[in-house]
Amino acid sequence: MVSNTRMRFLEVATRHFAENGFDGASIAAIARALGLTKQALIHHFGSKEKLYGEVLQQISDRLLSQIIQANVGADDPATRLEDLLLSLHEDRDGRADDTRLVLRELLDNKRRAERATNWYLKPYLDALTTLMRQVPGWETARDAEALAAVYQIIGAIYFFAISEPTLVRMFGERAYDRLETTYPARLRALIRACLRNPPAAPG
Amino acid sequence: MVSNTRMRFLEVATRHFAENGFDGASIAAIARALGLTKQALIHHFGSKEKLYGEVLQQISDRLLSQIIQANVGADDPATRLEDLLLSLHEDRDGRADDTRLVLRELLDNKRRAERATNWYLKPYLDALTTLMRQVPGWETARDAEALAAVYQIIGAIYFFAISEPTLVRMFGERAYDRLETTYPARLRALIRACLRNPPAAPG
DNA sequence: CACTCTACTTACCGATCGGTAAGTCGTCAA
DNA sequence: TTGACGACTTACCGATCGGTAAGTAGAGTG
Repeated sequence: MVSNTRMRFLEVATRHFAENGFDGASIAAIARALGLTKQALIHHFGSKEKLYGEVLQQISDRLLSQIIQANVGADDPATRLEDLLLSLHEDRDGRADDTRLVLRELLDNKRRAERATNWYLKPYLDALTTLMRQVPGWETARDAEALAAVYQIIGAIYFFAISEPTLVRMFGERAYDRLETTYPARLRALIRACLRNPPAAPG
Repeated sequence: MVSNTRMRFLEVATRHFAENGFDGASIAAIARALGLTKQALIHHFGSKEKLYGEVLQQISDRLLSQIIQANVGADDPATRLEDLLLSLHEDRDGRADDTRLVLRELLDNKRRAERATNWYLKPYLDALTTLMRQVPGWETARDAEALAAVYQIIGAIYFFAISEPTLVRMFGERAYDRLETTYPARLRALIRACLRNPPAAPG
């Protein structure tokens, strides 16, 4: 059985890393949020770096399982992918910390790349491009074409997702609500336009 | 005359903040990169926070001036905006640090929001939505509609821009080159699809 | 009862953080 | 010649960082 304390550590750590980044988060503060000392954290995870790795792994697992779930859904591949991408946008409140942390990891990667050994996002991107290639017209698309298309859409989704606090402050709560209301429709149009526009067949 | 040392400090600080974030960057390291001590930095800027503020202000100015330059270009509003957005993508190597720092600022904003007084990105976003509303069909679009459209596109651009190191590591240099080659064409298609699809006239 | 294991604790370490205080040194003006 | 000023320096501060060492308390096992 997996320790309950461990799980609670991972939960709190995800939030702290997401909000403050790897450097900004302190293991003492994470432990304090659970009423424990940082040495309890060290006892369970060995080091801050290893804790961070487990947090990323958990996020990676969540992302992938979301795709697998969506893949079971019936319908044709195009609407299936469209629904998945839109649910990525709609679920952003529940996954806010995950999204922030993924973005932070992309930003920190330049510095961390030397030490990094595991590419937590690769299975996720691979799964998305696989789904993309099931859409009519995209079957023969090169890797680069499918990845580019996927990347633009999740870029639009992720960028919006992390901007909420800033947009609310900039334009006010009501303006943000209106923006939030119009966004899904525009996003759907964007996805459809993208799917309807496959690359020319190679060769 | 503005001190040369000051400018060099701002340059180096931009790079350090972009790569390591506010917490990850240290004023001692920034000063050391110039062969000076951190007290020299404090002498010029007063505090780390103020240095960071000036770095953001400089980026904000650069972003805005890029729009102003593009706005002078002739042509019709649609291609003018299209060219501007594409140049945003094409120039990403030269502005890599700026982009990374803007993303970091969005991520940190939740924590910094209490203290923050200046919304560095607002003039930039306002300028972009203004350009958007000069495009035929968009003249009467609500703020939220124009902002949503702009946001999706710069989301796709920014997300890709910060991903280079990760993508290269994940898929290899050659695969990234192919991705980089196909991206602008897909981006152009995305922008056109977006501009050609204005919201229904309000009221 | 003795032993071990897990889950923590207190006490401490050296390093580094941002920032202050008090100079030093060269330039330029009166 | 003096005095002020800008551009730095060395020396230092308390706080906090991640991590180590050496325990302690409680449960389970023989």
